[in-house]
Amino acid sequence: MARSETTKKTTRIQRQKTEIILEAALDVFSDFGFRGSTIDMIANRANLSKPNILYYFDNKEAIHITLLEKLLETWLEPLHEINENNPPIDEICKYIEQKLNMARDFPRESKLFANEILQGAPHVLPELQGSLKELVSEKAKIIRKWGVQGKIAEVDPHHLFFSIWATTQHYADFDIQVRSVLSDETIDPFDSAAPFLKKMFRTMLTP
Amino acid sequence: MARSETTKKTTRIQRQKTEIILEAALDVFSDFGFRGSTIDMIANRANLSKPNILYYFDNKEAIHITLLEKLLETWLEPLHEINENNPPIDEICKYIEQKLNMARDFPRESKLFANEILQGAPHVLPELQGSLKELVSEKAKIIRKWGVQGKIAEVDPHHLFFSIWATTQHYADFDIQVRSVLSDETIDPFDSAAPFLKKMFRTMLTP
DNA sequence: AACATTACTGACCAAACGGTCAAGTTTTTT
DNA sequence: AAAAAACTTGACCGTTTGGTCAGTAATGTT
Repeated sequence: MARSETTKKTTRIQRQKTEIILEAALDVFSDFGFRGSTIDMIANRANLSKPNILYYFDNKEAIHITLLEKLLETWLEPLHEINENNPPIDEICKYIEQKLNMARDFPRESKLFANEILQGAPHVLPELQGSLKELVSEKAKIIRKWGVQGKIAEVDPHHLFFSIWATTQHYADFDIQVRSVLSDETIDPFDSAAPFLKKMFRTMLTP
Repeated sequence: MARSETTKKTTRIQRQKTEIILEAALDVFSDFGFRGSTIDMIANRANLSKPNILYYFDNKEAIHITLLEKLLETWLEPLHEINENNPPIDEICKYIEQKLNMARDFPRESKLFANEILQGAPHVLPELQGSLKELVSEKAKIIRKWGVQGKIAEVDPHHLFFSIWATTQHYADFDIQVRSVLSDETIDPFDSAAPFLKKMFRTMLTP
């Protein structure tokens, strides 16, 4: 067990160093994936020695899991906010905007997640089948109800979410491809992506 | 240099074995990523010894690059087929259907590609900036012209392609997440994805 | 059948990697 | 100021991994 977990109270240094380690690990993991990253790489990034890293975390996997758990919370936050009582299309567009902003502001988190899912979600499969599925199912009901009430066009709620996730995260995960294809044309892909996506989904959802 | 590359004529055995190796490597690479895969894993899958693998390929990277190059050709094929003279919306819907079918029938290839791009395209960056960019730019002109002529709604062609790629490949790359969220609801996600996506893009593109 | 070429493998090597530990340093507590 | 607790690290270990090589087996050629 990591030494820092044996004690009851977390010290100032513990909080600081774990934060530094997680920050460095996010850099490394998001760039090279779990297997492509080494504890030495994380140690170098964090300006700490390898044994020092392992003083705060049991092993490499523990760092990865800690990152994923923190990520999942913030990742699902915007979905929680969808409110049945607000104007439906505005509500969905707000969600799209939030997801796109997250892709822009937290690309490392997006890539970390994409890497994990691509490998078959070895560390977060239970969460996918549990809390994620439940939350999506709950929000799907709202979408379906809006459709029946004629407030939005009737669409399959699950595939609506999939397409929102796919299109927004694409700009973070496939960043290198997006920029290669656009290159000189645009300064920031996100600037032109926002109006495009909002228009696309608004058109589809308008009854 | 790999022994098989030194000779002028490729023998029957060379063709057979390289095919077996590439098939096994696709299995392994798409499941574990480049760094997560070992030559031994490929060898086991292929029922060959490790040195035998290295008799046909210089090293691990060479196998990976060979796979990516073969992949890129077939991956871009459907985009080539977009024809200015056919009915615009049908033409784009056909492209969407082809991409979705590829995600269903060749999920390993899709994952291999996703993995490569996520890591910053270390092996195919030149192709992205070269042939891909050029092809997309060419087809973007057609989309733009269709828009000006009023045959389809005016949309940013690049972001249209991005959203088509993102939504279709999502079902292969994020397969585990899609199935976790749907689970009991549907038998095959692809069956319900096809009409959803076609409707979404058709709605957006109808003038 | 003799020869040449191609195909294959067990044994091995060096480097990389995850992780440990005893011994030291720093910080906190009393 | 001294004792206790927390923190840090150089050196080290066992395993994994990419890759080599000398020698052997199989295949093709004459």
